[in-house]
Amino acid sequence: MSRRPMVRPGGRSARVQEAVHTAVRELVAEVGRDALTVPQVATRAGVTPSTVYRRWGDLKELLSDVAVERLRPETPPDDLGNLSADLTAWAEEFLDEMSSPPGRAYIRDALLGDPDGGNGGQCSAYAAEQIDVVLTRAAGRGEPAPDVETVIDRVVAPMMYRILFRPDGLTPTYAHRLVTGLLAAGA
Amino acid sequence: MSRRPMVRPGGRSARVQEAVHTAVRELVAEVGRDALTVPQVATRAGVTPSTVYRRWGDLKELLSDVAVERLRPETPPDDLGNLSADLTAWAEEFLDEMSSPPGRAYIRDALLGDPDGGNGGQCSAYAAEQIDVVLTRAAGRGEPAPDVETVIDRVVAPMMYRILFRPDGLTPTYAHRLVTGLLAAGA
DNA sequence: CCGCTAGAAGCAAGGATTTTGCATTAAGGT
DNA sequence: ACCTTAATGCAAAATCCTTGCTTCTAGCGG
Repeated sequence: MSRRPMVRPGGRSARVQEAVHTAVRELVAEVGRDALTVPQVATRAGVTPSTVYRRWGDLKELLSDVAVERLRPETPPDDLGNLSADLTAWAEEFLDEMSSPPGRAYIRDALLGDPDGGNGGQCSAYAAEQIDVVLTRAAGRGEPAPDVETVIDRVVAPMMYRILFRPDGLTPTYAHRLVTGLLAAGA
Repeated sequence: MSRRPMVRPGGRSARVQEAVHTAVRELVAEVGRDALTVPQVATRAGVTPSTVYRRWGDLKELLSDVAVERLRPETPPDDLGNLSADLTAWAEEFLDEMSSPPGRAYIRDALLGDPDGGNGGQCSAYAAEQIDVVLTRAAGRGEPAPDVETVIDRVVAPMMYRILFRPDGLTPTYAHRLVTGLLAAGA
């Protein structure tokens, strides 16, 4: 009954993963995602193409990996003193980042190369985590607050739906209106 | 000063498009989407691969085309006598179809091979059209009814978000709850 | 500290896919 | 009926993907 050396996150494998991810980001910026190929990435990363194919299986799975990493929030949401302001600010920033051309590209990539649905779930978990911070903070202040699932249904889902299906005409006002509509309903 | 014969929707082109679409549907059913290749489709359709590459550019764009066609509603929503019943029935059927494995595959295909966002917009337009029928009918009965955009935000978007990002645990009850929550808010 | 084991990467050949230039066909307009 | 031109067929060339085998190295036990 051995430990479980099934994976080797440290050492050479880690260096290769890092090099490949960096190569993807650089090349996407240089030649654009449509012109991106696996051999190109491999060469830039100083690796053979077969290594990339064996570890990621596919260009779209590799892009999905990179996309999920870039969609991870860097900082916790700002504390502006009350729930309405916190949620509005978070929603506006979320919409701004996600509706931009690179943001939409990352979302699509994350969904695209996603055999088991794990990457899409990860993106949703990131948003849920940020929202949970905001709501927990509000509860600590004694403010009435909806639960995370409700915020996802009422704020995140509408924004994401429009980003994916109707990318035109998205403004910060829309995010603000969603939050207002939710909180006005008597949380 | 010629008209503008920039496109030729009739005649041979139409036959080729039909043959290729049919070939895609048949082969997806036979060998599965992951094993699908452009040369395979071309052979089945009685066409050369270069024709497919020139017209669609890519396997995922072709799949996107086919997916949008299959996502078009076949019949108008049922008339059950009142808005709540109509909307609930429509939402439950929508969720059932879209959250099934083939439904999810079509949605993903439609979104992912979509350079200009036209196909995603088409899917959204289909849903909006169906909802409009339901709401117009309700207005004809004198019932108070929300507008289409509100139904999309409150019912369609949450379902679609969960289908794409969290495919587990979707039940007809969820669709029903969304509709109830919307109509209870005083339309 | 030293060897052992197995997962991960390199290499290269083979096969499949994608691209591209040129010839041919057939819509659609005059 | 003819002309123009988009669309297709054909085939060669380039590129990409797969795969069997070898080599390297991280992690582990002695």
